[in-house]
Amino acid sequence: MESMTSSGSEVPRRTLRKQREKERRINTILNSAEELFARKGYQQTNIDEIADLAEVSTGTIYFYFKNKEDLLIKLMNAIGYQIRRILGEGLAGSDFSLEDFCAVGTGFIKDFCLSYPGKATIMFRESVGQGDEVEEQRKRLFSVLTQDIKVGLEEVVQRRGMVFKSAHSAELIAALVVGIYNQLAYHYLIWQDQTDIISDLADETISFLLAGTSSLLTPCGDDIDGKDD
Amino acid sequence: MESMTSSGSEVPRRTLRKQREKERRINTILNSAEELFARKGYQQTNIDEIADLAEVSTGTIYFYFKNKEDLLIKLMNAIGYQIRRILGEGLAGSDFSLEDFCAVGTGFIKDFCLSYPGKATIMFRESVGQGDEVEEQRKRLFSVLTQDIKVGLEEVVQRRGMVFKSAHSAELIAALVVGIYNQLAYHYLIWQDQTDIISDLADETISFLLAGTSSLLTPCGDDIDGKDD
Amino acid sequence: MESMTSSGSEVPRRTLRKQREKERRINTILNSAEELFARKGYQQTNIDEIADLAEVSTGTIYFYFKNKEDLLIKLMNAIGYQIRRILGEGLAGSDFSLEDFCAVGTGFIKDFCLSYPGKATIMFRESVGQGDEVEEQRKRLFSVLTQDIKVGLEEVVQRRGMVFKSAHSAELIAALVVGIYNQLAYHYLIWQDQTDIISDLADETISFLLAGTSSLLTPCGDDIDGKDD
Amino acid sequence: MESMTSSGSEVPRRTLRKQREKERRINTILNSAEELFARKGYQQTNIDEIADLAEVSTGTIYFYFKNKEDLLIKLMNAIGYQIRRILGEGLAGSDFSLEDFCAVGTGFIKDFCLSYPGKATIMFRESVGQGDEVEEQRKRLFSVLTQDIKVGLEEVVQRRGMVFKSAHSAELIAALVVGIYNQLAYHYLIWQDQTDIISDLADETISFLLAGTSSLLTPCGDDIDGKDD
DNA sequence: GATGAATGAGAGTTCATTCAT
DNA sequence: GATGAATGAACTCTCATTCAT
Repeated sequence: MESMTSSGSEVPRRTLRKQREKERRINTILNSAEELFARKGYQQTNIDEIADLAEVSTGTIYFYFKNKEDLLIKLMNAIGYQIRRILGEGLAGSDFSLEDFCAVGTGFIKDFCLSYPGKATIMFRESVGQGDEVEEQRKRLFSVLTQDIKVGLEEVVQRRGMVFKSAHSAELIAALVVGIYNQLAYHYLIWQDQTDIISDLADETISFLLAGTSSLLTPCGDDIDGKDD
Repeated sequence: MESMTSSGSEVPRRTLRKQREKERRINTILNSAEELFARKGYQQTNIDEIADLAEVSTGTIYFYFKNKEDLLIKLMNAIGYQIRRILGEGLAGSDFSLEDFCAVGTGFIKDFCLSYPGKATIMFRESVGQGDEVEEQRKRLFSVLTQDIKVGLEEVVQRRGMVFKSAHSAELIAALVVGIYNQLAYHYLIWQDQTDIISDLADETISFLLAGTSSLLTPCGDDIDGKDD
Repeated sequence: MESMTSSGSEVPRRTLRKQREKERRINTILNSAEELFARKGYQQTNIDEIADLAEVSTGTIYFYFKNKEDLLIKLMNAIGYQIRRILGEGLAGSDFSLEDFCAVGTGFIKDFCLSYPGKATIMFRESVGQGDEVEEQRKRLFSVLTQDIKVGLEEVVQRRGMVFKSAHSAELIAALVVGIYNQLAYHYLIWQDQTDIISDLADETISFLLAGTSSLLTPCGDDIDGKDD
Repeated sequence: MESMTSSGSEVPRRTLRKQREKERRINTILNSAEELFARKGYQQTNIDEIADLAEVSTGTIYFYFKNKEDLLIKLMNAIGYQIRRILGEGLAGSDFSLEDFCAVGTGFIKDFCLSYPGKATIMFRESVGQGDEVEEQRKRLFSVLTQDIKVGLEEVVQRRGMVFKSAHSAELIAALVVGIYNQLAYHYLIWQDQTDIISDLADETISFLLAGTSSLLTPCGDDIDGKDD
């Protein structure tokens, strides 16, 4: 029933195919960079190696990316976006309980760290200590993640008729959550390759998180009429 | 008969002075490196700049240190040692309660992060992503810290007649503690310069930690009279 | 029988239009190159920029021009031709007096340098020091100009019944004239933008030239039986 | 009788020798650059070639010179200085007559162009069209030369009790003189290798110059006894 | 022990040119 | 004819490291 074949359409099929080819190429390059950055480190990887692996010339890389740093930043952005999506999906089916909220971390471990260890390595190791612009972007991405968590947490807390211990608590918890999962990935995946026990650890981590978070909440401020939810 | 001999002592005064001079020089170099690594980043700092700041020649740096990486590693070692000392001192006056144990983190924030922000920057940012040997050393240092915490925690838990939820719990908690303080330093000191609210955050963090840790403990299986706490 | 044939004429209208289109395109490209070469310098201008300004693709440039150097050379040729034309026109109304001959320089200043400062910049600055082929062409163009002047001068001298001091005088004067106007353009237009006083300078320059040239002439060749030399 | 051997002198002999070695090395590099720039052109010469010819490493060149441009600029400065010195010496023995003044150009031809054709090539060809900073320096050097000539000319004119036709005349003449000798070098040495006839040409050029300059002077208003010339 | 000039391999980046579409 | 993505050789410059003095 769709009449979107071609006749009169502004974008002819050929242009579309070119567009797709272009994106495929960009992805090939990004994938090659990702693999090498994760395996050898950002500094130790040079442009020629990326080009070789992607089976393009160095010039082509510079046609699509401003410079080596840009390659890392684009990679970080894509990874940051992916993490947010995973967290969002995890939160989608939640019932806004604190338990469900904390359980979202499992998705991060399973659907991100274990599924894409290279991306985790880039996000948590290779993008650290690489100069101002990269650090700036890292800060931005982590701020967004922290903010996401903070906002989600605030919604849960509000719905459940609870209140934070102090004005900073929500952000602090969000930051700590980020730190906890960062460390989990770094310690158990990047440093030690203990993928087997990660699932158990994830469960205990959730328990830890839940209790820790609860300790910074009080049942309610003026809770008598706070019977919302 | 020589006037300048040092009366039978094995180490003559002259040698001692030389020894002191040597250490002073090494420290000057390390301090210069620390300042520049923290301010400009490890990669962005070159040996000549360190030599200039330390008022020595490049050759002198290579007389005392194997290479640039060695400079960073020595710095990391000193910092790691200092952190361990601070934690040890914090634990020294403790009564082996979980509260006191968790409270040790305050010392880390006040006596380390706030007192030596440059060292914190090197430990938590500049030593990340700098190649295999540095990473290896970083892993070793963090493992030691994690182990310290784990051992301390196990002692507290045992003394208090409690038991961990699983075989991995102690290490997991230790790792999370490291992640939590790492993040606290990174988020609130390196990224944002919120030194003013850090103390409040430290208190809430302890509360978070305490609750989180407790959640992975059970009062003990056979310990009937372990009714403390 | 074909409807679109063009009544016996060898060149059909369609071909003519195509021809015109082609020339228009070539001119657009040359104009863009001229502007950028004059503004940013030959080396600092790259093909993509020229293509952008001309609103064509890089490929199109290479369809019409052999390479970047060819672009500069074609530009130089056009400019050289234009200068010759201006000088020729200036000489056309002359009465073959030395005064009139020297006055031709005014046209060069007004109708060339002031009217097309970009072209002057390319001829006197951007085409210098750009490699063998360009230099070769520059030499050829300047030789032609010098020759033009020499020939013109010889005609004037002969008609007026004078004779040059030496066999090299004519060429020397021609070369100096070229150098003088080159410098006038460089000093007063390219380096300093003193377009306002140029006209006064042009007059004085003519006076200078006239006297200088005269000093290398003797009143007559065959007069006393030519015992000069 | 000089007691400047060493005792107590702040600069020991060793430092002095090092200083000399350093300057020798700088000169070796500059000479190599000069030769290659003149022979192959500035753009066509790469740093490695200069290093090879100077028998040093590329790094050494960058130890003494900021970059390739700096090499050219330092060369231009040295050449500019040399030209000024030659002109100054030529003027030293002059009796402030216009004839003597114009005759100074002979020194430029013989003691500079013919003695150092490579330097002439750099000054008059290779330093043209090489980007903003080089052009800026070129302008500065030529301005100084022009100014020198202008000042000298003004002194001669004043002493001889003459006056310029207009306010711009002195500068104009100076500029034209520069243009004339520039062209002489370019036309007869760089383009054609007519070193044999240069001397004759130099004489005629002086005659040309003298007449041209005189044409822009008037015997002076109030100068009644200024009956010279 | 200290110096700092010299090294040179190596890296990122540019850009004129080509050619399949 | 026109396009513009792809090429890859070539270049400048950096900087950790060495070593003769």
